[in-house]
Amino acid sequence: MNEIPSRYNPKEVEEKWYKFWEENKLFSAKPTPNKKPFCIVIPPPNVTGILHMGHALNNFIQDILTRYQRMKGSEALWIPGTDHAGIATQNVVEKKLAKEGKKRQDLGRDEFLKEVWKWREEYGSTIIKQLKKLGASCDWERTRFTMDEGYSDAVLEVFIHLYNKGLIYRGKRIINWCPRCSTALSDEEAPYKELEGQLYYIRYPIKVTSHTLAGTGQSYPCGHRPVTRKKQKTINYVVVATTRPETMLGDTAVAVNPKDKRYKDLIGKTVILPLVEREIKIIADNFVDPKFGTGAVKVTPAHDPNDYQMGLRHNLEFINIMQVDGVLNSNAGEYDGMDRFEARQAIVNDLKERKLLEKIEPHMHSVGHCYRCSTVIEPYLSNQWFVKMKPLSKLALEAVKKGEIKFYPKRWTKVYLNWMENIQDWCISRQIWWGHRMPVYYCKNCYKPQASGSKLQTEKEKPAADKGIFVSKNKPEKCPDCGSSDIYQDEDVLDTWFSSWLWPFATFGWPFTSYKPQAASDKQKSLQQDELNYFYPTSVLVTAQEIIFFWVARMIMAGFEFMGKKPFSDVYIHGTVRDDTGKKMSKSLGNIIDPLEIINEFGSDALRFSIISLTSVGQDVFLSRNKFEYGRNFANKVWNASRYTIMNLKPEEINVDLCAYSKGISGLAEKWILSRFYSALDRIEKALKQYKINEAAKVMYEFFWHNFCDWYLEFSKLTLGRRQTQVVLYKVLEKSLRVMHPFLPHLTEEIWHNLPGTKSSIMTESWPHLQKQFISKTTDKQMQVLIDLISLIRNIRSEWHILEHAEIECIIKTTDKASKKLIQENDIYLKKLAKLGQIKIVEKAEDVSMCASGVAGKLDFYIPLEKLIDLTKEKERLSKQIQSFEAQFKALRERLKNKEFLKKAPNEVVEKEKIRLEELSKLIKRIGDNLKVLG
RNA sequence: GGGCUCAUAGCUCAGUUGGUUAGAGCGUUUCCUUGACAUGGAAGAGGCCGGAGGUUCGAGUCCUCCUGGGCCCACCA
Repeated sequence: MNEIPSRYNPKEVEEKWYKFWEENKLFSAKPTPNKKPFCIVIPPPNVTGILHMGHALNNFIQDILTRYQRMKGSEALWIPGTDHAGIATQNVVEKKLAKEGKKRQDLGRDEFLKEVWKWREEYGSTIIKQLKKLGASCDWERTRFTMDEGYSDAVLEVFIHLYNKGLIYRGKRIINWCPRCSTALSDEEAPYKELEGQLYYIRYPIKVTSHTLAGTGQSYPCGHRPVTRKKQKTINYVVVATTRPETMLGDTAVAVNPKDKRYKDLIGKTVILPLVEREIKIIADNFVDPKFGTGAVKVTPAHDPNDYQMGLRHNLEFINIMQVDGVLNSNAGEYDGMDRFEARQAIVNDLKERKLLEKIEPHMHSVGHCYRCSTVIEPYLSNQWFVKMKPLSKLALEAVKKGEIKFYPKRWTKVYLNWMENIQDWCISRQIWWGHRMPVYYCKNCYKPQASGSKLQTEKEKPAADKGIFVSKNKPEKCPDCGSSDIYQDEDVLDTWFSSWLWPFATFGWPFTSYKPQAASDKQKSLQQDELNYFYPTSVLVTAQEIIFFWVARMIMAGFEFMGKKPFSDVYIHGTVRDDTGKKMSKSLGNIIDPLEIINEFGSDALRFSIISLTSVGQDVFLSRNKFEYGRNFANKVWNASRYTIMNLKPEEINVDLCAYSKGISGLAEKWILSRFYSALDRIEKALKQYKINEAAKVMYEFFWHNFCDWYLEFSKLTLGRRQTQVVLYKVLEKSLRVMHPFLPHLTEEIWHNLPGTKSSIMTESWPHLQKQFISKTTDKQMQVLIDLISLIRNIRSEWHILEHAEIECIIKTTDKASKKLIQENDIYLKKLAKLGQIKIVEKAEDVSMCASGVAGKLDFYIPLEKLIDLTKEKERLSKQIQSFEAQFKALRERLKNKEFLKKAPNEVVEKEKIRLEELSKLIKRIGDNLKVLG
């Protein structure tokens, strides 16, 4: 056994076991009668992604749950995979092309997609390989990708299903537009950030008619003050406030609140839109808040969602002034061709020049940003496809309300319900190339696209009313309306989340009509269906709070709509990984701690154990490099305790059934460690049931380190020859390893193989059964007395500077029979661990002067000091010490009263001195007490 | 504007349904390289549990308010 190194080397151990695990396919699962299914689907990481701490945390939680269930006897399946991340992947490949000086348009759609697939072949499995490094026990053979043929089939199936049900419609709407990615985004993909912007007050001249206030000389309310130009002529203005002055080019009205007295007379009048010289009306609309800005609003129906609604209400013109890339178009007149921000500046300058800019105020406001490239999004009017969400949300709401789906921690239920109750339609079309192309076809002959701008399709209009437009998985040969074969497909692709929301069932091959000839065979099909029936609904979904709306909520809706059942029973929302200053870890901030680097330095298990222990349910976790020492040290401790045990085991004595043998266990230490083990096991299982994984890890840590290693291993050294010590040592270690396995998979596997009497992999072993009969409060209490006694004696040793090797005598005073017996039976432990020479048990106190003393349980104890230390010398030493400390104390106190010192010394120094002062006063007190003992 | 969350040792955090003396890791002080382990062992020091009220025999824990961090949603001309 000497070949086991004294230091745990994670690298070696990990490499050894990855091979073993993969070769033996220990992570596969299939429908098994009489076995409880347990299934988790991985939140599919972005295919362009690189492993970060968030992934690590997420996967560790899932892996611990999966391994635990597997050991508990469930048929545990964990399905891995990646999503195609439409925009992100396209961006990556476009960047690559840009280096070669090419644009995707140069290649054309088909060639570009070939490039993307090439990229995905090369780099798409990076993240999967990295997940393996974490020790994730996924069924790797089932790795899915949202763009796989079978999976794509599910996406198209779903689109067609919803379209035929009237839940998908196309409409011209204001959507979030990213000018850089040149595509529409859903509301969830355009997070708002607070920005310091500016509020521009612009004068819109009122068209002069005989009824205007011009020249009347009356006082003017705020907002339309006269400005004198040249001498005689007075012009009136309406002043509007805006943060995006460039959108004025698309204004088609000015709106005021109908109740606003200031503007009462102006409603219905006409103003001249500056720079463009367009005549637009002043309208009244309740939307306008009289308190904001000037109480008058410019209305740009094509570039603002609220203005768009006003445009509909007042039948205004919709003027689009921008191209898809954020550059102004010909509707912008002389600003045609300018970028939106460039145009903003130009317009502001021009307005200044014409004295039409009243003022500029700083203004905090939230602006939407693209969640992929952080570009400021533009509210943009365009033709997009939407999913009606209200009908889908009904069952998804009920299921959570009824508790059929539970959130952990509970508080997320409210967040979910709130979002679901106010759900908005989902914009699912994206103007990019990489993704599932819309299964929508148009007939060139009979489909007539709507004229843009004038007439707008509303949600109420049924898409089916359109002639020459149809949905189909494959390109139809002929138009079902007119028979023409001149057919073309919609250019847009579907939102990536429109495929991810099917993940819990599409990963099983649903709807089982794959294009692949071999998979289409009946046998394969029914096999997959069996699997789906067996594993669906899945058990728990583990994910981060950021994607509750993106993904979790939508999966629940999809589950009910397409499977008629919830997709999972529990949703575990873990916190966000942050750096130690509380900032979210992100590449752009440069505060990333790379999990692979940590694995390299500390080991995968150390990373896992540390991060899991630091994360309490739903709470954000703050990481810094040194925190991983926690897990590393524990792993090393486990390694060494196992090493000691293995070195001292006699394999021939340990092969017994613990329950059957239990009558042979009489030693207090043995009974105690079993009691501690099983009560820890109980707490661990309770914690895991509630997903309190950090607590389970903590209980394990405390038991193993502070009970098993600190005490039992020390006790065992004295009785290694006894059979019961051999059995208990072995059984407790062996069971502990099994319990620790989900938390330290690599390490426990390696030890398992070195442990006598074990076979195969620890992964396929069962979780220890809770044997409550071993838990005994009496035993715990008795042992606590011994432990306290030993600790107190050690304390006295340390305080009186009694030499390590000096054997000391101890007088124990007690009238309690049980305590007496306890000491008599376990004096071997006391003698060895507290280094006692003689133990004298008495019922009445003898002369106990010159004794250090203490109390443990129902017994008092005394240590005569005379023989151990030179009392006069000690007295002298203590007296000297106390004098010196008192002098220091006085000096320090004076110093701290000194105003000069307080003024000039840095705060830290003053604080330190104060602490020192307190320390000194306590030291003085303690030495004084000791002097009293000496008389 | 609506909602959530946090405040406990110098630092990072645990603390179950209210219940004896509030815990851990790191750091720190003293001692120890003892045949499992210095990535370790032994013994210490260190806390008005953010503030103010209230409920209770009893509050770190429950309620109300306040202060100060962090987050989410909605609106934002």
